[in-house]
Amino acid sequence: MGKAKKRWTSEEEAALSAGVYKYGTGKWKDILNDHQFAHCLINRSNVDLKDKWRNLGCNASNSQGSSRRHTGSRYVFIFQMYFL
Amino acid sequence: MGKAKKRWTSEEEAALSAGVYKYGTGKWKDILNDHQFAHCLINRSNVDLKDKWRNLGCNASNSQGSSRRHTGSRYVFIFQMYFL
DNA sequence: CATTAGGGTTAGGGTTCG
DNA sequence: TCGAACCCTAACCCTAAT
Repeated sequence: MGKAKKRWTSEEEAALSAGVYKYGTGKWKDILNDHQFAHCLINRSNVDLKDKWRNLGCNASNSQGSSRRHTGSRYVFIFQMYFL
Repeated sequence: MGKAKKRWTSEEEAALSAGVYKYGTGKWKDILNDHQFAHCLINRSNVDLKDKWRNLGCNASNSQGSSRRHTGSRYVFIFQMYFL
């Protein structure tokens, strides 16, 4: 019995994306320690960030291989502005 | 980002064990410089040897945090596309 | 300057649960 | 049943002390 699963919100995902943009991938603790993102990710650990980034499929450069699948056809863009 | 993880092979572990048997623990550089083991451990550093020896035997526990800082003035828009 | 000891963090395979 | 969320821990990093 692990902890209860808590779905990621759009705000959390945006904070994670912004954090990766600022620090690069693999800097999960840095992102968490950044007061700019911390308040959004208060309930997430560095390992959670890593895991989420992985299953977001955001491998920055790797867009081929057809290993990515989306069953839906509609999409929406989320914007957020972050100071670096 | 750090180096890509490279799993230790049985041969590498054997070389490390033999090295410790010959020189004793804490003599990582000596082991690495020994031509008897060097060819097997060509991709490993003295620190790698120390870390591997640690989790091969004596198990310890850990978990703490650290901190870092950053201040800037630039900003960026983060875009995220969500499939529905 | 080079090396080690030990705590901290990440990467990736494995597991769980809605 | 499937996959997002979570777990396990070997492998790797940081750095004070020598």
